[in-house]
Amino acid sequence: MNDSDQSAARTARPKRADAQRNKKALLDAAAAIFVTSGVEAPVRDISAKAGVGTATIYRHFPTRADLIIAVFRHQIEACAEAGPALLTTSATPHAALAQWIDLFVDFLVTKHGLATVLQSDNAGFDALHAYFIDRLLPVCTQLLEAAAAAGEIRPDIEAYELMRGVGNLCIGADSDARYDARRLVGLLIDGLRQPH
Amino acid sequence: MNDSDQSAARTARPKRADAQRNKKALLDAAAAIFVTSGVEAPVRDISAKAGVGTATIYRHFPTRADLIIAVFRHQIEACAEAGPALLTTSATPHAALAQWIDLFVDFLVTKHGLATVLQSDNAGFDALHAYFIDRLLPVCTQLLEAAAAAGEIRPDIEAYELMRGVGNLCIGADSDARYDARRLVGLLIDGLRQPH
DNA sequence: AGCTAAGCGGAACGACGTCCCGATTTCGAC
DNA sequence: GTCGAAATCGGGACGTCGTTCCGCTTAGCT
Repeated sequence: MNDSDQSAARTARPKRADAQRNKKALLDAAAAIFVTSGVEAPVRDISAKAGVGTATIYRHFPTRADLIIAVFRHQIEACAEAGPALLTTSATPHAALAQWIDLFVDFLVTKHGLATVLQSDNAGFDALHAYFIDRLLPVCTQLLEAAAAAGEIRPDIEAYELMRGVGNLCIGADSDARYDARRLVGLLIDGLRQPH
Repeated sequence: MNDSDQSAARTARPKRADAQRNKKALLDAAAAIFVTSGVEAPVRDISAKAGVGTATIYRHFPTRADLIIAVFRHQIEACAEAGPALLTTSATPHAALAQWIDLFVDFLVTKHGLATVLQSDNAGFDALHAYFIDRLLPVCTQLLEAAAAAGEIRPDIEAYELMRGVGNLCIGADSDARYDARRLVGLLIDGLRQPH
């Protein structure tokens, strides 16, 4: 409902009303199903809940990644925007980094199965991977560089590697009471500190 | 070839010769396929390579976990036995822990897809999870307790959580040149150090 | 050699992702 | 209002995979 329906309308004919309705129904259905059954729920479940045929889901969201991105876009954007903000409000860059990573972890662990799918080398999820990288990697890089410039952390760690590691640590964090991803991520961020 | 064929022979009739042959063929085929296609390779690929029917694989290995365990049992045992040994040969318990974790990581990252499947909450892999816990958790606990007793690390970390975290960090470590699981695991072990 | 049951192979089934195609609906033009 | 082209739809069809079933084969004992 943001770019494709408005900016595209200037160059091409707008989508038909029923198509827009179906797209929204699919987004709502997917959001609901994702909460109960995780992001890997069968396509048929989602299309059934939305009251449309299975092909309709592919028409609006060619890959499952597109659907997942559409459902979570707002939250990912919020996370991206929180990065620079934290840098100005926190006592030190390392504190800002830690808080931002916390936000990221919170997002991942509350979305059933999202962390799993994010690391999957399944080709169908390439777009999801790419979107996260596009949107969050620059933010993480900025925080990391600020902390490195302040001499708080060792400078030899790449943002990509850190984010991937954090994402990995979040896998299965729901569904296992004995495993607290937040604590391990905290350890990892601690380990980042410059030994001085 | 270890217990089920000998100790079981005392109480029950030994397996037929062709059954033993097929079991070995399946193990060899699985080992080969796991290297090329990962541990999640289709059942049919494995049975085809072994020259047997698909049902035969289920007869010998009721779940995929059983097959994976059988293929890697020797290496897992070796890893388990290395723990106490490292404790006596290393300078400090923390060094022993770090070296042992290194062995564990090496094992995981060189077995295509094993780390992924190890964390999967898929019911079919319960036995694999259980086997790792059974065999390696006590070893890790011993190392962790020795390091904690020496005051080298914070005492509030569970072996289960650590192993799970390390396993998670190893996911997808092959197939991504920009991601070095070893380095992140090293960071995590560093973060474990007691702040003194 | 003959018997018996352990063991076998591959067809069959269900779940799933994906694609195709005839039917339906929308909406601008008149 | 109504009409027709184009957009869109629905659900059935197909391929893949895990798993199970069942009639046949064969090892191993007598």
